[in-house]
Amino acid sequence: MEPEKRNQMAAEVLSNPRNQHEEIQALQDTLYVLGGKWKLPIINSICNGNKRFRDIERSIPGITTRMLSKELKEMTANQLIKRTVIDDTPVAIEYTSTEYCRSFGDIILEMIKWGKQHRQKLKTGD
Amino acid sequence: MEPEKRNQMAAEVLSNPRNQHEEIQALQDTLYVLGGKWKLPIINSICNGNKRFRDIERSIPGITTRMLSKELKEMTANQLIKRTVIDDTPVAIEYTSTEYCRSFGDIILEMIKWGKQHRQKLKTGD
DNA sequence: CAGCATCCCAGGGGATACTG
DNA sequence: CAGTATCCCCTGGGATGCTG
Repeated sequence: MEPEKRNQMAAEVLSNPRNQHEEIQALQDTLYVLGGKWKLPIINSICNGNKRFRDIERSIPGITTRMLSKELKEMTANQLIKRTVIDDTPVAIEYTSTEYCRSFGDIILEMIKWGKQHRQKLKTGD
Repeated sequence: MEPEKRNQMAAEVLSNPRNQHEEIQALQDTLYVLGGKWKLPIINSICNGNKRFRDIERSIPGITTRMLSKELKEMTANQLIKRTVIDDTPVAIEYTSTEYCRSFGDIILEMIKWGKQHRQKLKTGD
């Protein structure tokens, strides 16, 4: 397809209020699931291989045990992560990512990309 | 480069605490800029061509004039959007996106994509 | 139309201390 | 280590009504 025609189609898609509404709805759904300051950093940390409570905590600047505890509980309930009790002595707890959790990978990647570019811009002088 | 070597490198990058820290920092920076329920939907709406206050308001389910007003003001101050007064009679106001604003495009796209897949999954039965 | 002013509140989130 | 428990605060955000 010629680029011109493609642009025309894109314009039609965007100008269709039905589609716009669907997209904004999808966006708000995602925002709802990821609401709050901590879910994405936690997902990122666990996907990066951090399994232990302390490790996750240390890997996220600013988070408190309280918030981490609350979020981990909620995210476990929502099947975002898996909590495993390892019956060693002493008992160890491990948090691991689920497929559902990893489905946020692209979003996180884009946000990291944006954040890095942002820093770069600040350094090079606005 | 062979895929194997690439994976090895990716593993090294991830296992390097220095990089992990940088990434989580970038992620948190982005989260900070986009904090709250409304900034992304507003950016999306304006990038979709909505210019007038009422149009933007109508395009975002659930938003109140108060929040829209507050966010628009803040986002204008932060150069995220441009506010133009058109000296017609009656006077009209137009909000338009800036380059900075459009730099969130990929993030929004990914979130819309996720939201749509999510809905799809719910429909087909978890 | 494009907002501002008020009132009000839940709950997100911080600090700190404590437990098995 | 892996959390709970309290206390407390702030502010994001809703509802409603009013103005130029």
